[in-house]
Amino acid sequence: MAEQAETLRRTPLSRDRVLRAAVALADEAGIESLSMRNLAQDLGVVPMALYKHVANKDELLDGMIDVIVGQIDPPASDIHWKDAIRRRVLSAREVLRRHPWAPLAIESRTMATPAVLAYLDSVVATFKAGGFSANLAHHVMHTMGSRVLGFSQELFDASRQAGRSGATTPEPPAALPPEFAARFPHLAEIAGAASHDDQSIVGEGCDDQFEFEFALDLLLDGIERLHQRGWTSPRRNG
Amino acid sequence: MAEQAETLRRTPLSRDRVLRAAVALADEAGIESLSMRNLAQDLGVVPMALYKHVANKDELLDGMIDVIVGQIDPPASDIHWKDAIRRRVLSAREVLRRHPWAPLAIESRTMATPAVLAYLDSVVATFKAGGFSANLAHHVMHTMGSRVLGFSQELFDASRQAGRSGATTPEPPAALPPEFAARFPHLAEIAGAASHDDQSIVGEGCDDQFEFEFALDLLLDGIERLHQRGWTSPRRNG
DNA sequence: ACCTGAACACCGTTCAAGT
DNA sequence: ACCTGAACACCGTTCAAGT
Repeated sequence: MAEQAETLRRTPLSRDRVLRAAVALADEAGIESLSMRNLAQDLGVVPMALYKHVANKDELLDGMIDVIVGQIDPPASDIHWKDAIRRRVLSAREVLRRHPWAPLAIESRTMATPAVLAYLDSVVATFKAGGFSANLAHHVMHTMGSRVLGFSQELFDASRQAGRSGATTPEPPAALPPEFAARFPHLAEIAGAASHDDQSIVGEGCDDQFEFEFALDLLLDGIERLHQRGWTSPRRNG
Repeated sequence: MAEQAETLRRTPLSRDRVLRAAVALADEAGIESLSMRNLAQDLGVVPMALYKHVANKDELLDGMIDVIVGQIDPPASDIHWKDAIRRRVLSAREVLRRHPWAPLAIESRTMATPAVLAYLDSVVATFKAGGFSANLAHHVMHTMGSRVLGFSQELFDASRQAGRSGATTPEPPAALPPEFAARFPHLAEIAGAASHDDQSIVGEGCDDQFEFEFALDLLLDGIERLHQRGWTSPRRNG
């Protein structure tokens, strides 16, 4: 560990090394631990040295996102658009699962990094190759939203808290306290009424992957129906 | 203005005044300007005085979210579940539109504030009243995700940038630079191919409201179809 | 010309001293 | 007992002094 750090210290700094070290730091210690100062220390370098490879912290975050989005599988060709999109999105999801801080980082950026644009462009290309009009493809991209990048913001997300700190054992959420059931009876009722691993008996967590695919397929089915119907949005004001 | 500040200074501090002042500060100056120190100054109070009404900044943010979610219309009764959900979500969207910082704040919290839970509980109640099984209601709530609160993370969101700073004129995004069209031809193609206000001739923005309702209706239609079909998720391991 | 220590202008929060 | 100024441990980034 210290030896590795020593080796790294001798390697000359580069934008790529800075970005990869930043991703590693965020993965291991959580995004809230990613400061220019901490990152510099990890690299065995004085904080100001980073500013030669990265204009400021915002650009650092953009670069980190590009590193991650670049890991998503390239599009499969010669298969039906629906399956191609599905695989691509699930590949993106796998990548993002290794970087739990990424969704929030992506959402907080104003979005324009080249790697993200290239990815989105290729997704649009898949729709177009499947015979979609530009108009429908436009609305469909909006509809997919962040789901096209393999994540969606869950409202009751226990995993995010785990992903923040070291994230050793993804311990199942504690059983619902009785006061919860009293105040929010409908939430309590549906809490356990789902497909899930039944390893834990009482406070079972949700199967995130199942929920994601459920929603993804619901969207893709709806999109397919509109496509077959030749749907087009009304043009406003001519 | 200074007079109003003077009046406020005499009013004794309360948790409610702190929260409302925080929301106002975030609305006017952007969430990045919301610091305990700035908030205290707005209230004509020493920073440490806030800590009697709010344990720390995280609790302040939770409280701000509760203030906002509390403004969403109560559920309509005696109408079809689909219309009831639709109206509720669009009401939430209207509320959030007045507080552009809220979506990101909501997503960054670990989520458990009472007002949000109460809202979600009442949404579930609407589904149940419409005849949904607990199982389907569970998956449907996951599928709606943050959209149930009236927002969804757009990947190419020009409005967020405007909402950050003072947000005077929501100026339309600049026309696509020619290099953009060359590098991302498919994105360029769909950029203008949508329903939108055609006030601007070249760089037209998207109609956020249309895109939101498009996606919402796509989801609700899919959900209705599953409901009518009596769909239930397979139970794993019995 | 390059590198970097010190400094600046901020944070959230603790703590002890003042009333 | 309450209130609050000063202080602590951080930030990102500027800038000027050192090589």
